[in-house]
Amino acid sequence: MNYANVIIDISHEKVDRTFQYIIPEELKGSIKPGDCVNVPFGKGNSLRHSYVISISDKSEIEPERLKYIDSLSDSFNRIQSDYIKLASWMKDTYGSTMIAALKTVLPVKKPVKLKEKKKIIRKLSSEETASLYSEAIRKKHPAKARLLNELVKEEVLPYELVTGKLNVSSSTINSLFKDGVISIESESVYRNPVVPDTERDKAKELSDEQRYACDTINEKTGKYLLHGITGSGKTEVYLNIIEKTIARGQQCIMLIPEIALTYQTLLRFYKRFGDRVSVMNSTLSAGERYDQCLRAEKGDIDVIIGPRSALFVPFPNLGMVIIDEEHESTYISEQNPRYHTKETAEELCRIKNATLVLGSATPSLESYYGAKNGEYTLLRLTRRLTGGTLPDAEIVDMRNELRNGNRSMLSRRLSELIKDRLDKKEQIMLFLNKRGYSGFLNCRMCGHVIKCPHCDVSLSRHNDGRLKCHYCGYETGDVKKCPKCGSEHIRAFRVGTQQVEETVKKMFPQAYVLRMDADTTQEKDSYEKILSAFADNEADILIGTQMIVKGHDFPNVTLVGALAADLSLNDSDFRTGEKTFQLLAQAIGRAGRGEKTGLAIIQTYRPDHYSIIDAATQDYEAFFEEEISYRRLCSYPPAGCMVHVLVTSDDERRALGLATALKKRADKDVAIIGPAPDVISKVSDRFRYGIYIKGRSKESVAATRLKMEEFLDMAPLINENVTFDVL
DNA sequence: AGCACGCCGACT
DNA sequence: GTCGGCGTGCTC
Repeated sequence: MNYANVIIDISHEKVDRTFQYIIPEELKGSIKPGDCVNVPFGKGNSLRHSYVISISDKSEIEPERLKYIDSLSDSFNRIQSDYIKLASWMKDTYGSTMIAALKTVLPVKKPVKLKEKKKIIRKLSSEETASLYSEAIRKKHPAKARLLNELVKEEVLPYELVTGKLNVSSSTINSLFKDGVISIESESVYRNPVVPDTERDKAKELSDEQRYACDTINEKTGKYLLHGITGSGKTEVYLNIIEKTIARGQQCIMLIPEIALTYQTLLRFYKRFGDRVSVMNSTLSAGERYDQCLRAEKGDIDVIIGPRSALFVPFPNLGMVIIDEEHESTYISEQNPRYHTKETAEELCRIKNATLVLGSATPSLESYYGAKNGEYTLLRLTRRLTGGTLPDAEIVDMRNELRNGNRSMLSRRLSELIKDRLDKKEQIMLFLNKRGYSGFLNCRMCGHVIKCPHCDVSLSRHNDGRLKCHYCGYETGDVKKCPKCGSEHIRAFRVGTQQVEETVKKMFPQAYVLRMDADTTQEKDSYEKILSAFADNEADILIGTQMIVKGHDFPNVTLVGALAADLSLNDSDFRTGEKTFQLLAQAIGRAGRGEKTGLAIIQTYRPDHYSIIDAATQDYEAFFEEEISYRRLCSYPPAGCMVHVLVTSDDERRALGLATALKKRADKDVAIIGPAPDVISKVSDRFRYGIYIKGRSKESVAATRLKMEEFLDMAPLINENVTFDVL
């Protein structure tokens, strides 16, 4: 361990890579990733701040060219240093490269230009500049001329425009500066995000349960799981504990799934904290995100609300991270490194000695398991604030419907209730437990399904009549004839929200129906528009997929129907029971949020499955016990640890071959499942084979993964690609 | 970013 | 020829 890889002062794209330095004898052993060191850099060997990214014992270039680290610098930007430590942890945990980890953790270093927005200001009159311009032309000084020409027209030019678009180098600018033609000024300008001008809310009176939860969390830093049923007032608890954290002079990160990041939610925070709170969301431009980070770093804000990436907003004195709806799968990153927000937040809180609060009505098995093991302090909110009880839920066995000759998607019981609610002018939500992709094309004669020629997925027909592949973007015109048997009986197979909509409209022509799915929410804001239209009683029935059961409150909804409740049970992964339970519990929770009691109807072909029964009775505890014993039996997480290894290649034999070779690298204390073709066996002409590493402990699985990675470093790969996914 | 190197037109 | 601006490329 003689060498340190460092990044010179996080700023410029051209030096945005690691440089290697020799660790001097007296610093050996005391230098770790995340440390700040001073190093001699460039021709002049001027000392520069830099961050240690990693330590290694072999030099990457000729050792003669290496310089020595000058010294440790302890006072330098500790904020970023903490995030480099976090990146280093992510690299080890999720097996990404350090650079990829750094990029996620220091999300916006690109528009550094905005930091100190430098401007070039003309000191002379327009006429004088014009004459200097002609002189520059005469002297054949094109760079100077380009700049002067612009300066004749504009008195002030942004620095990056000059160095970028006009391609004028700093030496040219400097000489003009020395001649007194221009001055260079930098001002820090950043836009404030939209903070609505609303009255401030005062803290609400807390219920006993809320009071207890707040007091416990406020008492000492730690890890908490807030298990609160829908409508039990988790947000009020968040507001309270954030307030207390701010009062201690610390800042908070509030994570919310992107889909729940609605104006309605934000308003509650604005009303409480005014302009001390800010939002991060995906619609912000890179510059705006950067501004948010800068404001956080400078101490201009105390709370940031946003999706998972908001976890990396660099606060000077972070006191608390809250993860709302912690069970949501969107908290797992889809890009490399595929980090789990919860685990990463845990590590960040450990580094920063901050409190972590997870909140959910249906906690993930992992978190609840952690709470049972004493890793988390469990806090419960068991009562609805409106006083109303949880809605009743009835399970309808759809097999009976079929036996009784009802082939419709709606059971007789549900139809009756819909009619009743329509008469009472109450609202209804119909939830279809299935992604709403408009149908794939299917031949009625031979059963052939039209698939993407490059991927192992069916093409779906869009409203414009074109067939598209959701994986690679392949597009083709409509197919009229079956390519296999030539039959013209080819139809779009629709088991989606559209079909439900048609059925409902036919049965209840008097009802006003809204549909929300991937098709109807294509344009921006349509999502909010549909929901607020429904909230304003502009429709009687809202039909949709998962998206309708998250977040929004509809006080006038007294009936929720869950159609095809068990569809998600058929997925081929070990979390389907958990997903189904969570979705149903959420859907049921949508009913009766106002004064009127709600009722939920669960239609299913598997009325005896515990996920469905326990969701109907809203019995989380019972569900947890059943599910955890199943996970224990099979050593699935959280009872065991599992990593999915995906091998892709454009040559199927090589993909399988590499997967098999990887399997042989496994330690004895882990089990390997596979290799087998992935659920989607081909995407963009690349074949996909997967294996699972399953073990009792994280360490044993990580050890095997490391062996596989070492093997891959050595293996002569052609264009095979391997990704590791911690499940 | 900053610095050196090498190119090319301008001028003694 | 030489002087000096200007683009280019490199920095462990």
